[in-house]
Amino acid sequence: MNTAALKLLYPVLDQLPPALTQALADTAQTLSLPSGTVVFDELQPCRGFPFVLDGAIRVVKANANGRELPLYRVLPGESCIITSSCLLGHADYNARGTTEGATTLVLLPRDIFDQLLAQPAFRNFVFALFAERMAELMQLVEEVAFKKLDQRLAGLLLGKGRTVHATHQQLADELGSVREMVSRLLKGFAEQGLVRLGREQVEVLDPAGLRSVVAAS
Amino acid sequence: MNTAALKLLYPVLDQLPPALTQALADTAQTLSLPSGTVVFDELQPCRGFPFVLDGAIRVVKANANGRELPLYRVLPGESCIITSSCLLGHADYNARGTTEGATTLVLLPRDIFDQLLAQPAFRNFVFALFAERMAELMQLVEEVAFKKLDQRLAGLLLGKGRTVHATHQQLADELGSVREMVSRLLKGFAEQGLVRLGREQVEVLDPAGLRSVVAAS
DNA sequence: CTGCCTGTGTGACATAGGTCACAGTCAGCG
DNA sequence: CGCTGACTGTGACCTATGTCACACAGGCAG
Repeated sequence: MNTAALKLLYPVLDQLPPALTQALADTAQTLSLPSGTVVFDELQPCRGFPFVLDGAIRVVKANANGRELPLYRVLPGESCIITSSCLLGHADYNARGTTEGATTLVLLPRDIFDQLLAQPAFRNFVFALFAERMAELMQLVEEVAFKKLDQRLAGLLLGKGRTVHATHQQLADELGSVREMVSRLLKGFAEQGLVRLGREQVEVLDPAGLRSVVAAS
Repeated sequence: MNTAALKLLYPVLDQLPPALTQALADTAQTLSLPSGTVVFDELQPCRGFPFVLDGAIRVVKANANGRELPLYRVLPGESCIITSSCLLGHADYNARGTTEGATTLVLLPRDIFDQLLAQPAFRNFVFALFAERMAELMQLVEEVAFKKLDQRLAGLLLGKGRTVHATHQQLADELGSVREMVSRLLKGFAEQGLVRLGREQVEVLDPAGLRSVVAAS
């Protein structure tokens, strides 16, 4: 395997002893997956650690009825906290990961991952992102447990820039909710002058107003 | 400070170089706190890493209205994943920790924690518990996002043995809910013959039945 | 132009869960 | 014994959210 592209996105791999770099090149497999492929799923054993070269892995918690709650995304250069924790704890996956857009990833077998973890540089890389994602997960717990949907929707819009190009259905998916609710809430926002609505588009007119919606008790 | 008791509960500290053990003994402070003391809270900077010698730290997410959602407990010999992640990421706390019962803990200053992390043995200790707690947190996310209160209550009862000694209020607190709901649901369970109710006590009559409640879609 | 498909708007309704108010009940204590 | 305070039971009501059904609008293909 050619590790040049990999090392560009994951420079930490340049700090490894040559023997490990070689082992990595020998055993890691590169996968090119179409959008929507399930990379891992709940109750599956964890086969390896994914480096994302292109595209993204969308990690969600799914319930029986098919509704999904997005947890986070793994972008190129990042690491997957759930995979890390499963590999560390020798546990099965407890979430689902699917590709979002055509995605290229390098799958590092678990035994090589264990060896890499013995390297301080690699450990630091993994655990720095571990800490970062923890904060995001805590944020998510807070939102799901305490925030109303309008607050979460307002927050979502704020995180997407001036004009958001998405269908109501896509926004609902991001929130783990349904289209009708998003349509109604958006209409409410529009009536308050916070946004302007268009087909597959939401234009944020009053970011400060939206922020106050987010902050509302 | 006398580190004998500490090392009994945290044997990993015996595997450190003497210089670090000494630094730990010199700088760590032992705190004896009454029940209900706030050890850390949201938005506070993280001052150090707690080793729990006795009692427990109950870690919760709190919303503005005073309702709390329990995340996990730190028992003697364990580590606090949120503190770890805040120390690693140099971020502020995003949850609240309070003592549950009279609690003794040894607070390790953050710079010594950083030095300890350079030790493989200590890192392994921290990250092994890190991985374990992640699984619990994912479980929590699933419950809060998807499960109904009766399912969560049934699961809680199952996790507490044959007869549960607790007030409805205490059970409600564990679920982040309110007493009335717990009373009603318990009454429902009792009518189905799943439990027998008594003052400050719930006797589980039909664990299999409760499990099927948990599993219900 | 016609028909269709996707996205959106909307009303009626169901349900879960929280809030409020208050009535019983029980144990321990003066 | 009777009071008191903690615990429990219960009904009425409210709100947030989800479900179902269907109408409408606009763009694009045939």
